Amino acid sequence: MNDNDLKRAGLSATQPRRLILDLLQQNPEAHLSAEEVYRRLLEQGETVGIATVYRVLGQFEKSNLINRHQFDGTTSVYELNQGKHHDHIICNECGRVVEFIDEEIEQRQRNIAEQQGFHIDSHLLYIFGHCTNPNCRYKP
Amino acid sequence: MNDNDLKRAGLSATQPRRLILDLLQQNPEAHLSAEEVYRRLLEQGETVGIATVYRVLGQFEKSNLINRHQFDGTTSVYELNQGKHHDHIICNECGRVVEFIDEEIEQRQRNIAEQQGFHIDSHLLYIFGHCTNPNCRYKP
DNA sequence: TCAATATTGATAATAAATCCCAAGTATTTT
DNA sequence: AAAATACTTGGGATTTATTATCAATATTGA
Repeated sequence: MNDNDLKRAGLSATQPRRLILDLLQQNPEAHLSAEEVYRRLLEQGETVGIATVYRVLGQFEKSNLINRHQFDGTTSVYELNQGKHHDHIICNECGRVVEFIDEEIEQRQRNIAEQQGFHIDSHLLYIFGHCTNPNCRYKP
Repeated sequence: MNDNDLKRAGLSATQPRRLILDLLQQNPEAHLSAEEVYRRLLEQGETVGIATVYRVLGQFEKSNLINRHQFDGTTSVYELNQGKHHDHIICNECGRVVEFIDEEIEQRQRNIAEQQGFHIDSHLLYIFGHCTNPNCRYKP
């Protein structure tokens, strides 16, 4: 049960919050939009208002239970925060998302920011391309 | 006159396109939203419909005359494409944007993509932080 | 358990961007 | 250069993702 995760985040354990966190914990690799979360709950026979889905995802993001990304310019997707920061490679054709982290890139960023007189709050690195996955719709 | 730039991009030389390209060429360092472009043209006494501004910016982006960015998740901004790729550091407080490029980071990205079986189309790196600019609203 | 407080969910509102289409402008043809 | 054709514009309606409102409901601490 994930009530403890909610408590730790300073959130009371309500049904919608339980369901949404559960769904994300069950799919730790997934990057789901609010609509997708809504639909999946419906499929499970659980009804949570779409407004609540947005609200709860926002709360989870604020308490660092999950991370928000915007791979395309229009829709936010959310994934479970598993502690380890990482960046993303996204296939423009099949949508596959691969996570990676590169300490050298992280270090260079810190250097650059310092050089420019900035203190880093966060960063965001997406690499877009075509993957060679056999399931990929893209045929080279 | 920038009619030639338009021709080269395969776009006929209409008044709105001239005005918008002019504005961006006059401010090569600026990152303007569609609304801002619209407002600045109004200030110049030129009226271009907002729908046209969006349309033309889209066309310019497609023909690589300009680049589109989304520093916050909600609004796109555009800047003149001056050929040289670069990344951005954005101050969360005062909105200042500094451009940089780091060959080491570029190289690491290529390595990582190859390792993961991707062919890179593009990438996007934003560093968000606080700047130490005296004009910055952020007081450390 | 019960009252105080927080949360939910249906719906309305918002904001950015796109679509539609009649009227206007640019380009090509003659 | 005028006529014919093709493309572009602009105003408003529309879409899409998300947020705000608020009465009804659920949660929690005493």
